[in-house]
Amino acid sequence: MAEELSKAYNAAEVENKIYKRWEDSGFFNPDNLPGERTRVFSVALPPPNATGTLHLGHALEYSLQDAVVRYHRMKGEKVLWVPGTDHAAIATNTKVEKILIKEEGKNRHDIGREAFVKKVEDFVAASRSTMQKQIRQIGASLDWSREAFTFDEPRNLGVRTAFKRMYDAGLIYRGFRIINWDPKGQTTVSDDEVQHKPEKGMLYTFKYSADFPIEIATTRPETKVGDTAVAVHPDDKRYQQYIGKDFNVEFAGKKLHIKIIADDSIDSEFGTGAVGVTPAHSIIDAEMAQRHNLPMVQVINEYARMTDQAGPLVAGQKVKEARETIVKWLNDNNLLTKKDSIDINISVADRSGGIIEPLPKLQWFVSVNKEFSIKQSSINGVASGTTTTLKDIMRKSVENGQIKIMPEREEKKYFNWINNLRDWNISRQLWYGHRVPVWYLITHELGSLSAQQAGVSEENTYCGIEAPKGEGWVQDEDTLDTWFSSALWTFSTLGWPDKNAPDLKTYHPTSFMNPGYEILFFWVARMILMSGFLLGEIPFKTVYLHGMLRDAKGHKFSKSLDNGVNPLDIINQYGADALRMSMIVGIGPGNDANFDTNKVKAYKHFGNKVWNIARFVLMNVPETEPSDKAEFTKEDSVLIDELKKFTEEITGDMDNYRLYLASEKIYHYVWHTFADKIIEESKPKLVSESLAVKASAQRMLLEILTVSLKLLHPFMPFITEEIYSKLPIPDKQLLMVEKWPE
RNA sequence: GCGCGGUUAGCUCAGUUGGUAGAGCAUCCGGCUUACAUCCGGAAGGUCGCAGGUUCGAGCCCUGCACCGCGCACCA
Repeated sequence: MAEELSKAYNAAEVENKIYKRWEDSGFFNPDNLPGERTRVFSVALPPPNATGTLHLGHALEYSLQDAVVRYHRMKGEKVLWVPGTDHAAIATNTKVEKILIKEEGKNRHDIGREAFVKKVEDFVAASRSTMQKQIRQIGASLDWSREAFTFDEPRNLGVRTAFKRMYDAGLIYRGFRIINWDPKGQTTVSDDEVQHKPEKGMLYTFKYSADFPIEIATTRPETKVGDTAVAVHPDDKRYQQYIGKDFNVEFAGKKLHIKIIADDSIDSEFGTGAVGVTPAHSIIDAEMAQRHNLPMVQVINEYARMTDQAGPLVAGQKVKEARETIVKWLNDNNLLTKKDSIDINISVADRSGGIIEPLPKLQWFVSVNKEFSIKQSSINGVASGTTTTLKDIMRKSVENGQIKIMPEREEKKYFNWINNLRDWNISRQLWYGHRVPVWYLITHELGSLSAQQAGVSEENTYCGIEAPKGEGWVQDEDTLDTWFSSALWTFSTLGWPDKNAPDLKTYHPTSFMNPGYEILFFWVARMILMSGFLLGEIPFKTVYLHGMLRDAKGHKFSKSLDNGVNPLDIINQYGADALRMSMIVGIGPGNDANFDTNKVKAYKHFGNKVWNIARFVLMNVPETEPSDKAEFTKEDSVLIDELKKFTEEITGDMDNYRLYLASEKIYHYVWHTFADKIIEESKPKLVSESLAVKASAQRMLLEILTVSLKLLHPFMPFITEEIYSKLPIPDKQLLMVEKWPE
């Protein structure tokens, strides 16, 4: 009889020991993998934000990726899975500032840039080490020797290099534009970081003054002190006579010069069919202003207060107060004709929750429509040496099937996003993040102005990987959108910008990418953009988008509901294998799922079942003399044939990333075929008088157990590795590098 | 407004190319049977949202509708 196993499986005892054995083996690093490995399989871990600890959503993501990675490693491929952490500029900046305000009653401006950044760095260091531990406990077979951080030196060099190349190609430019300003976070945010919240609003219909001929309607009367035109539809009969005319009016104590313009974008049906155009505080109006050459008057500042330009009645007031003031003024002057309750969406910054104010500002942008010549490209449909755009690269990479997005429905969202995409605002007024690698030569007194505000000329602007030589250069104050550095992740982790880096040559494009669908635009699209521009290739071949995890009742996990679950508590109670299975079985690609500990419990029981199957087999096979030479009886060889067929089916599922099906099938086979039928029916054989029957059964059981462990290993790596180590098989290696059965 | 997803057993969800409905949990009955009571044997439970259509045959394909959820756009 073989080595005796304890009666019940104890995950806690086994898991740490096994992970250490894996890590000590060096096999997480593809350079150390045994055998000849020609096919490459590489994956970049979506780096978790350095904002704290991991939650169950991460467990889901890592369970899935580890299963994929382990499968390919067992298939004999050269497998690299790169770990890392995201500095998550805006999220971390916001989080640490919140803590600062709570604990010390100060914001980042109170303690200054240097002190604040130091605080963030300390916070990040602590988060990172916590998360590394957590990831190990899930069993993720990551190559820790290649661990990266989106804000370490090599990645910073990558960011500077990328910026410089895009700047030189004219794809990054500085422009005075209407941007999304977050008064709470005191920074701009990109269009994708703005969320729309439905709210009840008021639509006010009024005239600027008694002598103005047209009534307009607005939900934001306070912005109307910044109007420079009234727009109507060119075909609107009511207003034909006014088109092209100018009017001087006095509105709420502010003198306005209003031009009547005709623009196709106006809906004659809405309100009065006439729109007051506020170029400084609406992106749409700004576009109209550009078409009609209208001046721009900024009446709201960065603190969401009215500027001096807003006129004496409201100057200095908060936006909300100003609205009341203006409405009262309209009432007092008999100019308000209608008040209608209406549904509106207010724009909110997704990190801080601040109400977005569109403001004109000098910011850095990535131009998505500008043509450039691509020197070298392996993207189908974008030939080397031709002219293309970033939008075109993003579109073609997916359109031609080089990148496959799963589930397929997400492709539609992707294309829709590209079609509506505007230039990407990449500069932030945050302090934690990659600094914009641009310097300005200041030749005059700055006074209270920053170099950026001073609006230095182009000749006095330098963009470079390193700071320029000489006196008087001041670096741009802004930091970059966190997604700018994340967008480089698949190759910045492989040695780029050194284009001869061995890892880059071997492992890029990567094979598989597994983020949540909520970052399709933020991240997936931007990676395709950057990889396309900087390397002329796709960043990954398959994107498998997973869904969100909610609590058992279907609610989002959130601080306010206090329904968070620490994955480590679950692991301590049920084991990592059980948690992993519960995260994979039955959750189709891109589908949200509810987390229920009952499901985890069920797979803990399954683990115990597997354990006892092994116990039974080991009790019944000879310890030293493996029966691998025994002839199978007819009956047993049928079972082996069925196993082979089953294996092929599983392999097919694995190759097509149907892990949610594969795992369930294996579960079913192991429990309800192997244990319930095969083992039960083997019992008489094992006590058979016929030595041939007995030997066949022994060999058959060992064979099925071995194959089952292999099939199950990607999903439940710990218990399978532990059992495998006890099997009486010659020339064993670690199960993680054993050959996938055929 | 445009688009997407969901609606299957009491609950949470699977169902890969159309072929007599599956899992876990919960329920009921009976069992310590050469591993496992974290278990075994058995049972009950479904007009697969509604209405049409295609087909020899539809949970799966087509049309329409309803409800729930999501993305994007508009929001003067």
